[in-house]
Amino acid sequence: MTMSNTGGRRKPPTIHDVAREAGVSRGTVSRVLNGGHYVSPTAAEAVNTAIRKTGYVVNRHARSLITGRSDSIGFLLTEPQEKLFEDPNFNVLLRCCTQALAAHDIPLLLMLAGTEDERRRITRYITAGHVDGVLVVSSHSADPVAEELRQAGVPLVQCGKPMGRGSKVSYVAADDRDGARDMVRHLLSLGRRRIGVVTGPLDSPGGVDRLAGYKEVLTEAGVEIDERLIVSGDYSRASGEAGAERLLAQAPDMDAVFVASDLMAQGALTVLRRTGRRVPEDVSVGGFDDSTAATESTPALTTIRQPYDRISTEMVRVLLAQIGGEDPAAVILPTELIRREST
Amino acid sequence: MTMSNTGGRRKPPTIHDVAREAGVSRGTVSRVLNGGHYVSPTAAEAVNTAIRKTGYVVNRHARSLITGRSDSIGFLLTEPQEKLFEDPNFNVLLRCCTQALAAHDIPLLLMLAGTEDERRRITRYITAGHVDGVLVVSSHSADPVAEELRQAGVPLVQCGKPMGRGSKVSYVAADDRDGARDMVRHLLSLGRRRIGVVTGPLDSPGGVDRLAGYKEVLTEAGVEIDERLIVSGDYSRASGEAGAERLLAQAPDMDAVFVASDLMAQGALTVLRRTGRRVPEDVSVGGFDDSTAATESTPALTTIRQPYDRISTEMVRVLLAQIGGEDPAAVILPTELIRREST
DNA sequence: TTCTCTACTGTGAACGCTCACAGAAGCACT
DNA sequence: AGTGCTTCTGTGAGCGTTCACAGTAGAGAA
Repeated sequence: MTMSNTGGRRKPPTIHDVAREAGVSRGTVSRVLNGGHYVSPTAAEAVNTAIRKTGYVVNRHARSLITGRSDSIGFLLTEPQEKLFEDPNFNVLLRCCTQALAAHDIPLLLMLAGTEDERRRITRYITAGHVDGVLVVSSHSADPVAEELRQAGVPLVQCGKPMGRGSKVSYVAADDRDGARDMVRHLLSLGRRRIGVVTGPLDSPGGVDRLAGYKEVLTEAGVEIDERLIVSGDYSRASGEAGAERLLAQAPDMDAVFVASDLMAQGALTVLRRTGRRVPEDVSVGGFDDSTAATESTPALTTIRQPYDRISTEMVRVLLAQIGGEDPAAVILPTELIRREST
Repeated sequence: MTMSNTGGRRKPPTIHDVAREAGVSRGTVSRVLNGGHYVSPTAAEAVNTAIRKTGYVVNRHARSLITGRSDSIGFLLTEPQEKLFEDPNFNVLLRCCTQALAAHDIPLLLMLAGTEDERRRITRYITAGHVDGVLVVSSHSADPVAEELRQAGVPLVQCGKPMGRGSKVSYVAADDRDGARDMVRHLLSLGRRRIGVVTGPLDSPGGVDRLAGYKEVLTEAGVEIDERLIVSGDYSRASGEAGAERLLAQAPDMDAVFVASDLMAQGALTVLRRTGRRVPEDVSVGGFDDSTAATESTPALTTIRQPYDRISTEMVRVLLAQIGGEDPAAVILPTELIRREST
């Protein structure tokens, strides 16, 4: 490193400089760089030391111009912006995806499509080929942006099961139904029989599946399904409060409640405390996600862990595979019951 | 739009196609695109309709190759990853910066430099010129990565006042000292005299300034500074709990506490509740940040609002100016006292 | 008319890289 | 010695854009 830094940025070395330094041609350097075969060990050695000596880093723009790939991918959030604030899950997902991509030396472009304007601009940007693929996060899983991108042939993978029946779109999701089953079984094992549920949005497969798991286990156990014990929310804290209030009004004898997200469960806890119920003595509360909200609430939430780290790495894996020409794939990952103080 | 989408991606139109369609030359199209002068109204008109007709979007790689700019900027987080989780402020900052940049049609690359390895890779990436500038977020404000980038001549702007004395680095920060003064004045106005403080890290200007504001107002008011009422934390919830415990041990007669972050204040609230103090009757609690933590805690926190939206837009503005050749600049933004239930 | 100036337009070169192809060198087998 | 194969290397072309420069047309002044 003999670069005299005068404050301004110097012109970085090119593949030409490396070639000259190593006493080979551009072609050979390029082959070494791209892991191509047909390079003699001595040449490779010379090139590598030349790279180290010159501090060469490939100019991605020049490469992209010819390959047509951008070697970057987008992380697209199609929610209105507040989601990013409130939902701790997005953070984890974003972090894990960034890291998973970093391992492939691929930068992540953050794209927020809250307004209609932003949606248009981003769609344009993506379909122009400025990213090779897109990781899509949205809870209304019949997302119009995602659908448009898919039709334009942009490789993408969704987080969570999408709505469409047979549409060939990749996704990675936790096993919602099985997670719900585990939780309700757990509540039953504590001797609870009047088990309420605050579902997620029922226009999304996640919400539907968690409710299905709930009903399934109760039916198996011979406990009658009581519609007064079922209300639905939208995963937000506020809707958790509202849900709990409705449940208590409709079924004051409720002795447990399965809340389909930790955030909603937090809201429910607030309401239960306010109305004088002790948790877990009077009412057991089970959440879903195992987000930071679960450990921060008092009492700490028993919940179903969604493996966001694995979800992220799988999303990245599936996306890269699809960019590489493979077919769309669906991945369902197992969940885990985490016992804490609220049950 | 007469593109027949067969699922695969078609070759996008180039500037050439637009030129042909409009009956002009590449040069003219380029001039229209880049807002250059010396274009006749009729030509500009023809080019614009041709762009609309062909659905042309500029190929940023080709442009970057020749201009040397990448027209993208990095958002660099030099904290270990957990920060991203816990601190609600990062979310707001990230969101606002993304949007501020989107307004300039500049994509944001998210860069997490938690480990030494990541740090090296990212430094390499940035100094290679793959981004035009960097928005840096870190609370240990004598950041080695930022310093290295600065020396390499990479335009960057830090969030928060940096440590170094006279180093010419851009930054945008809230007026920490003034915010602290407002809060302590507020506590005094409530009749409190035994006012404790849980500071931020004292190796960062933010932490130092907030403590300075605290001392200043007390001295002005003729209240003696009692070292037993001063403990320091690191902005995390856990350190807020620890801090509150130490304060109560050292000064059981404390009747108010200024906690230098909302997250720490949340921790402090937990401890106060546990030890039987009523908030705000027995002890008034003031936070700092006005993050989501402030409204979520019970009771809701009186706090000092940091204008993160303005901080973000200013960071972007200063960075773009610097990329445009202007000198580094420092911006200090005013804070605001937000009264809630905890005082 | 001729000259100059302004307003505009077209063209070749270049940015740094990869890709396809051609060629060289070494080896084995006729 | 010739042929064919494998392994390796160098070279020209071209990706889509911008930039500098040259050139044209028209208006106004001499």
